Amino acid sequence: MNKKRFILDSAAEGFPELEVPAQFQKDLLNWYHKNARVLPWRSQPSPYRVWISEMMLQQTRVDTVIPYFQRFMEALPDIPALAEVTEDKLLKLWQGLGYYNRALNLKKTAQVLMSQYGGQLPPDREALLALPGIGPYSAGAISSIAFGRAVPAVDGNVLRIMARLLASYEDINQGAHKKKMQAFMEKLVSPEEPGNFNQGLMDLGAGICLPNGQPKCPDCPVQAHCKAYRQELTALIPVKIPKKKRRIEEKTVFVIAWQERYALQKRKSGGLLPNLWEFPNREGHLKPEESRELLKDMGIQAVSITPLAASKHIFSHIEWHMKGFLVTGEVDERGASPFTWVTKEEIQQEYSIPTAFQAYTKSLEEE
DNA sequence: AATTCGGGGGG
DNA sequence: CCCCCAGAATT
Repeated sequence: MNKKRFILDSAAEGFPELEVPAQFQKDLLNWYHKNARVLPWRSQPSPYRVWISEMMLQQTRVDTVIPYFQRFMEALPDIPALAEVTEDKLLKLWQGLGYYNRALNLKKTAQVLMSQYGGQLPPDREALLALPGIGPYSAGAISSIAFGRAVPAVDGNVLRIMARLLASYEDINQGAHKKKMQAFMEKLVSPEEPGNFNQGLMDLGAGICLPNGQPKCPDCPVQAHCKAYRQELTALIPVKIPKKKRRIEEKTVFVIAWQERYALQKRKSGGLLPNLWEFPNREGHLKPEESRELLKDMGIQAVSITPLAASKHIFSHIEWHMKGFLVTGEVDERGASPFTWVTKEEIQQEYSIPTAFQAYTKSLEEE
């Protein structure tokens, strides 16, 4: 738990200073006041809404988040509702958004808030930092946006923007660099409008100071402060180390139909896609004969085993190369199989199945 | 410090 | 194909 505290250490060395930080703040804020994106969580920035939005926005684009945020707020409008929601309903609301531990951590935190904080989010960054799913960025974002505290929120946008402003060649993904930038931003954040300052940097990163050497410098409100622009280095900065390649996993997926119902199983709580539902599957590409034997061991007497289309799903670090079979059959006795038997409608409305299985959930619609 | 966590949008 | 995205937790 103490690891998270690094953001409070102050060690801003190794960067040149911005020449006129007060003017930088003013230029950024003036631009933000005129050009801020209109977003659902900005219209009514209660701590709860800010918190949920920040959790959804971790490594996730604004346009992706918006419909999820709207649905989430209708279903779970406040902290007490979130603290009591069933896990399956919560995961259904999160279905397709990815990084599912974010959702599980939301409920954990809501329960902590109910039992220890009177059902409210704490305004202090340190207290926020101790809550599940809230790290250095999110703690700063919530504390500044929802509570007006003068703390920075260092995300990927800030790292990119500041690397260019300072013409820094450091690898912005290194932990040591993030720590230095955090300390640097502690001093640069606007004491008067910290929330607008932090959100201004995000909007600047999203619309102007774009990655991949494609910044729109002519439109930039802080161009006068940017060393990379003056030195024509915006195509070279920021510097990032290349990421390692994905590993490939082969899988065989079984869509098993019996009495208008389909077999699902629940994934384990740790690791990939925790607690979500999936079609029964095995590692490797099995042949129909091997599949028949396997199914028999699970209490399924297969009547027919017909191939479904192969499909590929790409995670950040894994590729699933899947082949599927549609299985019709007889179950030895009710409850003998290890599966949960559900209707199409239940799958659609209640069970959270990861996008990776989309090709096979779709195959149901054609039955 | 490196790896593990999803999924989609755009070059 | 590749990149990146309002990162956090774990090892």
